[in-house]
Amino acid sequence: MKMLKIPEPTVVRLSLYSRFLNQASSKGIDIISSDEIGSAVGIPSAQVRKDLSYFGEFGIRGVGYRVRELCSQVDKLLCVNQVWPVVIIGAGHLGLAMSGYRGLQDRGFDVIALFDANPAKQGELPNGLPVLPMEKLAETVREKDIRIGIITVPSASAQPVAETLIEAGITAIINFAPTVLNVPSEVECRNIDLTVNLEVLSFNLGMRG
Amino acid sequence: MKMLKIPEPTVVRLSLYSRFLNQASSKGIDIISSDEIGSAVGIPSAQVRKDLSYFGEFGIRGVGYRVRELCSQVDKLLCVNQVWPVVIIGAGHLGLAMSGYRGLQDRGFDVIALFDANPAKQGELPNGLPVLPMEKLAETVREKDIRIGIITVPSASAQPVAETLIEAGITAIINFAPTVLNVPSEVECRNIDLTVNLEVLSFNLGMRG
DNA sequence: GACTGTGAAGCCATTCACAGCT
DNA sequence: AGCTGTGAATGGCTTCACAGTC
Repeated sequence: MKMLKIPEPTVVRLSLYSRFLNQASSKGIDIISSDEIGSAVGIPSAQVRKDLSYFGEFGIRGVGYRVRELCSQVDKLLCVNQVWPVVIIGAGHLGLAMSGYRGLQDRGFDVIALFDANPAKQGELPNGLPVLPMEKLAETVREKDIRIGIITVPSASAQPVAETLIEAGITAIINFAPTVLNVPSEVECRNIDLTVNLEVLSFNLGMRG
Repeated sequence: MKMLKIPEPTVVRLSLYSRFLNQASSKGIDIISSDEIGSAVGIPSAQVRKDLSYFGEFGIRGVGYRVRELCSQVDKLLCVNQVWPVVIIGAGHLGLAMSGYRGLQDRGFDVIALFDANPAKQGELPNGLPVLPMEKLAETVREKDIRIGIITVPSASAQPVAETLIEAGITAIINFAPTVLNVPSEVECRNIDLTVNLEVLSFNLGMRG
């Protein structure tokens, strides 16, 4: 085991393993093999073992992995054994959808508040979450020590919003706007771009016939 | 130029180039260099040229690329110079957000209808789109020759919904549910998984301090 | 016999660097 | 001089295959 410089694809798969292991764990499964994990998430078993081997030896040769143990180890690696407060910028359809998404809470991401520049959107949501004006952002981020921001504003406002977030102290961004954001290298930004995904499908459909 | 077997990362970037080129084109820019394209989408210029070179020679040595021409070439490669009808399964927050998303229409993806198993959700949306019962799916897909489906149902229903879609004739799926879908190899499925993305951020935040 | 952990090999994408045009 | 197109070099992820352990 060598540690340091983990391939990003490995981290992505770790998240898939974690989800599956949590399910298996709550089903009461005790022992599981790399082969079972792999086929559950659609990945070869050698890859599963290699991924885990970056971080240590979690299994028992000839036997497999103890589910509860592996599960908590992987969760610790991903830092999802803690609560991460997040803010959502943009209280449109998408922002509201995200704020009501149970999967976030379940995985330890806690939406503290939404923010929207439009006063008409501000107030309190049915689920109790506040929608605040952008002016309150820096204060909230500081007080709750928030690192993660989710951008769901229209494309044209995404870059200025990102800058406001970074100014406020955010260092990790999920961007749903169909734009490549320009951020300093110490800020990590991941784009979730529906259009790009559709166009990859479109390309591949075109390749066939 | 060798054609055949295009790396997927290349296709993803093609979509970014296309978006940028369309913007540049409507700004009236005539000529652009691989360097300008690259810095706009955050990619080295050599990569831009290599990506394009898989498909032909679109530029003029010593000069650059003619924007309008390159734009239409790239759009043709991505097959976004045509209209793709799509269906959305799940009329929850996320499905509604998608159905109202202007970016789809702009890029030639035409939402024909939403589908939802819950009769209370069925009817007509404010924007005029119908929300139909699942039973109407196969008929709609056949009549409108639809290839692409977007799944926005909860995780537990995603697999059966995917099967229904495939049964109905869909061959390309965008899946927003946090599950790995089991689909035959001739069906292409792309997952858009917020949780995974957040957990990659969480992992990287943990690596720092 | 079954399954993990891991060097080594293989494969694929990115980057380099330069010849070829304008 | 400036910029594209591309073979060659590099780097990195995945797959293989087998020694090690239970």
